[in-house]
Amino acid sequence: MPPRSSPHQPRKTPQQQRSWQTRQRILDAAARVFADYGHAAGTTDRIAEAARLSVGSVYQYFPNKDSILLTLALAHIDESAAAVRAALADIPTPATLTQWLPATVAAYADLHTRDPRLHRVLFEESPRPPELLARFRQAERDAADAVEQLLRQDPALDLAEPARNARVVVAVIESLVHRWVSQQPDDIDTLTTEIVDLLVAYLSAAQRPPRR
Amino acid sequence: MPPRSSPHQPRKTPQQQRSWQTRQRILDAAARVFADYGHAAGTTDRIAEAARLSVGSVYQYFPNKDSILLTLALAHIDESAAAVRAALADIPTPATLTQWLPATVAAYADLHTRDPRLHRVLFEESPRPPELLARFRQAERDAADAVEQLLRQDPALDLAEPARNARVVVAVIESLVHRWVSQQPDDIDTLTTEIVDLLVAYLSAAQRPPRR
DNA sequence: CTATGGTATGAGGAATCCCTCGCTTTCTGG
DNA sequence: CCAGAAAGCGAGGGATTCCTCATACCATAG
Repeated sequence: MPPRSSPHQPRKTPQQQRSWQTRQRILDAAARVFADYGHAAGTTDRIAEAARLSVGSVYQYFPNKDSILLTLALAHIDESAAAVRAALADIPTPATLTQWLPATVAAYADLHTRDPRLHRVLFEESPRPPELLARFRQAERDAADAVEQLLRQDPALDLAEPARNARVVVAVIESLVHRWVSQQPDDIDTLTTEIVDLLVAYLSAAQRPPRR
Repeated sequence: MPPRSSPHQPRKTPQQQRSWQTRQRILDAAARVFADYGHAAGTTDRIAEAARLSVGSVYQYFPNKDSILLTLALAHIDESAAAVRAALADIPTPATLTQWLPATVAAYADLHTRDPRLHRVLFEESPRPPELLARFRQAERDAADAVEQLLRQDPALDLAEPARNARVVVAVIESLVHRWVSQQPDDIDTLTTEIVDLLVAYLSAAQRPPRR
């Protein structure tokens, strides 16, 4: 397994629309193959076969194997952000903790439940190029900013350091959902409840000293 | 990379004590190599070279590459448990939350700070055989049991479901430390403080309704 | 219909990798 | 010092993998 050519850049820019479909076929096939075989055994040959194409065709759309992984991973990050945004869109503003927190956690958890094996391959087993890590952190910063806004909007909350608290909230949701994905002990509702309880307690305790 | 012989069982039982040292040399070398090159590029040839041995010798002590990984991973789990036990040993019983919680978190986090790259290779990048997962869960159950005892001992706490709370505590420590290991944003003290704050708030809120 | 260029093919080159096995060196007990 | 056993050696077999490239198909514009 020698050459490993230039980084992420489609080898061919689509001209006919057949091309766009083919690209999608490859990505869908790759997702299935990686989920089933893992990073190492997720061969480009196998991907081509699953997409009913020849290897050569695959390499007309992606410069190398890693770029397929990267594309898949970036797409997942975007989907996550979109899913959470969609969940929040259904909630009236200003929202209270008990409104938006369960909805957000549930949406995020649900998204990660779909294909845990693929998720593990994309974000744990495979090498994570700087570009992916950067996008990941950016997504987290965005999430933290959004959470901070929600925290500030809540009239029942009076936090001394909403920015820091928001980062903790995001970190907790993120890492507990991931942990749950890689080893499902309980059902998803239990998980959601536990995360919500944890964060509600945390945020309540983090308030400015009230009266007294 | 074809054959992948039988599972984890030393090919040769040590007779001379030179042998014991060699085995250690291999494990030490493997740890360095895996940390530096990752799972895929962490070649058995490279491990042999780092241990100043020939591949043949390596295969006299381990039946295959994966068994080296497994040995390293199991050792790490044992070390973790031992480190936490050691940290708790320094604390008088019965201990209050603010005594044992920071010490435990700090000990656990410290252990994982040593070699984050190796840790990632062992527990994320590499395939995790059922045996490893089983031991991992067992270690977590043990930890949860220990935490439950501590929670029950604390005179200031009166929890309705100490067992469940203990599992949450372990899960939070576990996953937040791991998250931190794979992307160090802040320093370790900040992390420890935040986890402790989080859990203290959680446990306070989880108490039986006190007086009123 | 034909020319142009986008799209698809798949055998095979080059690079590794895991592990074996016949052999040598080193140790130990008598 | 010697014989047998333990420990160590390392070239190479067999298996895979990633990716290229010369070739062929096919869609559309003119």
